[in-house]
Amino acid sequence: MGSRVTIRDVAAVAEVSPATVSRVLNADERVAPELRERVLAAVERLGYRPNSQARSLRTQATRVIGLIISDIQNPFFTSLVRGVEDAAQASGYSVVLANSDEDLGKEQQYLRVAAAEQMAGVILSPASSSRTRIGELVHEEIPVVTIDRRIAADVDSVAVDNVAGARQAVEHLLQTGARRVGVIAGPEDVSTAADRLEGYRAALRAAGLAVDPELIVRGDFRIDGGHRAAARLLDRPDRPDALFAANNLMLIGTLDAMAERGLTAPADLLLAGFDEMSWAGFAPPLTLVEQPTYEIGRLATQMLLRRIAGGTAAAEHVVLEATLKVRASSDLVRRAV
Amino acid sequence: MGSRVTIRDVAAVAEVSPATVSRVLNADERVAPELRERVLAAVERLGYRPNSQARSLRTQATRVIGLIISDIQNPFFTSLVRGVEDAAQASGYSVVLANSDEDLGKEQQYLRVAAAEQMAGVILSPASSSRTRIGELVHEEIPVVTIDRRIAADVDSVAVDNVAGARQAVEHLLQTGARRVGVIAGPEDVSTAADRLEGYRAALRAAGLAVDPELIVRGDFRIDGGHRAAARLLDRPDRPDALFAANNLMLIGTLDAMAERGLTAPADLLLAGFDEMSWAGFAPPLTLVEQPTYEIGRLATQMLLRRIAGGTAAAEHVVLEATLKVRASSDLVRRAV
DNA sequence: CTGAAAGCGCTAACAT
DNA sequence: ATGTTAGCGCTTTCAG
Repeated sequence: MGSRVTIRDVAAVAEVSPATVSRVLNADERVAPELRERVLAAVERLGYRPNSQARSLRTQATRVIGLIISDIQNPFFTSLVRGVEDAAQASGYSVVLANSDEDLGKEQQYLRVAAAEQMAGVILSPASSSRTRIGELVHEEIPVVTIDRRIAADVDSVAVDNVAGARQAVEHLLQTGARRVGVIAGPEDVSTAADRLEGYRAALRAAGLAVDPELIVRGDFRIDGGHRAAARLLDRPDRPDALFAANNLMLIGTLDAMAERGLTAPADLLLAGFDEMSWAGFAPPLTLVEQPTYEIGRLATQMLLRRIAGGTAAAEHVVLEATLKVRASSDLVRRAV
Repeated sequence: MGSRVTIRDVAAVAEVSPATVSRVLNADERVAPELRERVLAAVERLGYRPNSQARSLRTQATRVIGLIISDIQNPFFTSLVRGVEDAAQASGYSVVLANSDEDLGKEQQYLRVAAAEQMAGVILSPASSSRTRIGELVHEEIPVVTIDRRIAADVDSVAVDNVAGARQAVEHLLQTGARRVGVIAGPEDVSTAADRLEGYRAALRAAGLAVDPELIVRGDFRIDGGHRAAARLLDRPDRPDALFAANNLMLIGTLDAMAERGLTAPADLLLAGFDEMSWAGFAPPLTLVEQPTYEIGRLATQMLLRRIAGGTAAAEHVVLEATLKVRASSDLVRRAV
């Protein structure tokens, strides 16, 4: 098993030394055009493919970056993946993907794999802001960039302004007439969840409204959790007149819970969510805080590549803008038309 | 950058030879308990981690399997991933995931990466049954198992009986009273698409009905394509009284197109699809042909591991059962309740 | 500009 | 049972 034809075989056929073959393959300028020709021809003829293990062993550097995302089932992340892949590929890196499934144990295991495989760098959407451990990578001096979420450690990050995004959404609900806005918040130890909840609170405060803890219910950023959380809010005697779901999957769960109860937006209550959801096109047009997912992936990759290249500046935190897109689910006027 | 502490360092601290350290690490029995202790202690103390590149280079074998799926955005595949990961992990292999996005070029590139990285094996959901090329892997003697779809080449595969599944669904629609069943079929060069279309035809024939080519429209297994295809069928003067969507995402597109036209199932037409869709819970309960996705992944991995271990029997084709789950979208009786 | 030689970290013959 | 040695395939000094 394995790459039977080696650099020596190529060298033999081209009648040069292995060193020369290596130089040609690595775009080393100082090699006579004629030899280069011969080498290239031999490579072609033999179907030679460099053995990346050997190369990595020798150069002490792989050209693989690990991308560990917290929920592969969430389209938000899958869109991000493309940004990462494109940017990585443009620089000759390949990407390996892993799914931690919001599970700290799995996450730990993949981080260990990344360390063992000596990956060039890791882009991570951490399962927990306080309990994710990147010690193994730090130990191996493998740079890390977190995306979407931040962690306590001192590493680069790329994310949107979740506080502002959520605040915009809730302010919009209030302006449209809502008085009692319920929020389906995310897990306590995920930074985006905390930030979006903070934005919710800020909007209420700015409007001079009290924050009613009864209207804050936590989900798990998944459909089921969103469903349960929404159900609790919807079954209250004093039902909220608007709901803000802190991510896309929980918004699905919310729609689900509403459907069960024969409720629709905006007729029965106003509805807003976070993250793009074009894949649920058959749902009512939804008011959403949208993120530049592709861009997040692209930027994170560029930052990572800079670190890999040796950048040693202090940790950088890129914050992009999230934009509110008002649609029918929260728009009484548009609905009236 | 890199694992600074090597097997030599451990050997030095434990006062043994590198070979002994290697033996301990590889669970070689014949090493004195006392030395084993010393080695383990040294490993612990130094925080030693084996360099997998060096090991692979030496043993000419990696413990990584590549999983190339054709659409990471499709939950059908993401569920499969777990089956693969669990089975692989149980045997000490790690999985790297890649998304070909139904794009032959990307697929080719990932197959090349798998070959270059000397992966132990590859599980592939091919983008095309006729144009996917696994030559590079064959050349490196890297075993391949296809999942969900088959290819022309002589390789192991795991899939469900798509013909029977589709046939069941369409027969059910006919039994429920449909006379004109439209089908949103998949891409021409994907085996599942061909099989499901074949099942559709078989059901019509069995019922003594003619196959009307006007009622067969091809999509691309994606939401948009399903939407367009469904729109064409729905806008016909003689609108079908039932629709069968050949996969989950196209069923979403179909629901979307129906919603635009104010149509609902089963009131305006009967509806059935393929693949699980619990993530779209807020949609009407959908009649679906469901697949044992986790099991597909698990079995494919076991077959692959057997090949990796040196199995050289003829290509094996495992066919699992797909089961029809009748729900409200096609059930006039249940709806009447 | 090219080649010879050393060595990345590990394991597997081969010796002892 | 343990150590010595060679070498996986590649790149990179160092000579020439």
